[in-house]
Amino acid sequence: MAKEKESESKSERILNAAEELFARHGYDGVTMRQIASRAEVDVALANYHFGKKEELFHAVFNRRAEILSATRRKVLMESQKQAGKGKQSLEQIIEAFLLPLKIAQESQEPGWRNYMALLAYVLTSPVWNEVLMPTVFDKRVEEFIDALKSALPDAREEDIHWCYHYVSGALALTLAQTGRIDRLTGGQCKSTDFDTAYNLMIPFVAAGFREVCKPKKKRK
Amino acid sequence: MAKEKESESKSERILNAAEELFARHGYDGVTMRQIASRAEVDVALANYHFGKKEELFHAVFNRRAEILSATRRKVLMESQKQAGKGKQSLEQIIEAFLLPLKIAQESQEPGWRNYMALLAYVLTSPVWNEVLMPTVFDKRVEEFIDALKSALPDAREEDIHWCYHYVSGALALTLAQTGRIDRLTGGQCKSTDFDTAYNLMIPFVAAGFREVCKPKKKRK
DNA sequence: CACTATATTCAACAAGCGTTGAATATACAA
DNA sequence: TTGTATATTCAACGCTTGTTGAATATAGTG
Repeated sequence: MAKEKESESKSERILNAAEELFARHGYDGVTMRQIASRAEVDVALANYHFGKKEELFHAVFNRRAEILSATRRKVLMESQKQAGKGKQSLEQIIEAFLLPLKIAQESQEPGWRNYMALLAYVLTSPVWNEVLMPTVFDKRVEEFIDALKSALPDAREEDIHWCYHYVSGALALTLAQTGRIDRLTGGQCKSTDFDTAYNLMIPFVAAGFREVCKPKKKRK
Repeated sequence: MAKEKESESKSERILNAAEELFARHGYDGVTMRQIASRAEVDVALANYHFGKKEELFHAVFNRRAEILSATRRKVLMESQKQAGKGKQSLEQIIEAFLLPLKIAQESQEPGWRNYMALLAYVLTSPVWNEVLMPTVFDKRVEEFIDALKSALPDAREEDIHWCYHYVSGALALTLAQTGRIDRLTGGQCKSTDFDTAYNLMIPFVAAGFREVCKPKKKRK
């Protein structure tokens, strides 16, 4: 047993164990000893490599955040190039934003699955959202909002932001993999089925954007 | 000072303090001593009234869950009556589902605001969702899914469930009041502005439902 | 008043927490 | 080999945690 564990360095094992546990139980629901135990490592080693518990949490979050952010940037750029002079379609922009779902679906690594749930935790936490989201993700969000403005030139800026907020929420609950949709449908739909979640979410939110951001008659 | 505190019983103060703290920091991020301190009450009193910490958490969650669930049932029923023989509109059904936003907006009580964030926490937590959501809320959800089926008779059941999932996510992030939309818009949009969140969300998700659930040509 | 049930306080328990400094093992260069 | 930096273990620290049982206060009843 523990074949795969051998192929990873101990510090990687710590990050992976922490990722899995933080994703499920949140920052305060996990102890350093639980992390060390799951990583099959001494308790003091996590402190040695990453410093305090909070710094370990940052390290876990940032590790894949930077990968994700860089990929998002690349995908949006390519989509813009591909569209050439013509406007990008709403669907193309949204596809790029929903990239986390595609990454989690295509990579078989359970690490990415765990990270998706961790991302959902940070997104929905009043405490951690403020601390962790701005540093890495805010620039990408601005780029996406700009792309949306170009695709919806007549829209009010606030409407776009609120729609973006709804998309972000739908995405977050999907990433969280709470298993609720499985329970409600008796297993017919699966929380882990990012593929379907992705394919249906694109037309859903595209239609929402078009409805809310369409030119209005009057608004008092 | 502490004028209002006097008008509440100590056990109410404990529930309110726990509600506020659990909503912001999660179950594990709050200690019994913090709750007691905020409620201006002895540490042992919370145990005396509510039992173990986990039982206190359940008490906090269930207190308003039952009110909310009952109101939801009533609103949906009335909306069905009002529609009479004709089908309910999608918008009417969604309005009823988004009731938590209206309650939080109309009641000035900060307690309801805190509870909204607690609800978001439970909705997005893989651990608590399974424990707390089924007992009170599942029956209401089934009723709503049924209403949606009537309004969208040609839709595939799975599509409806996935769309419901997106709505649930958008709602959850709104309830969470993370302050992210405030930061992204420089204060132009406000997390606490449930009124706008509600008014824009209805057309947004109604359009999404119609798009995803419209009769398809073919699907391989 | 006395009696009783409920409410509240107090002090303390054992267990678990994050973190650290010193001791030891390992890897690699000279 | 010896020397040195890095990696890992060990034992322990002071502190906080949830919870409890006994002591005390309060309220209501006869």
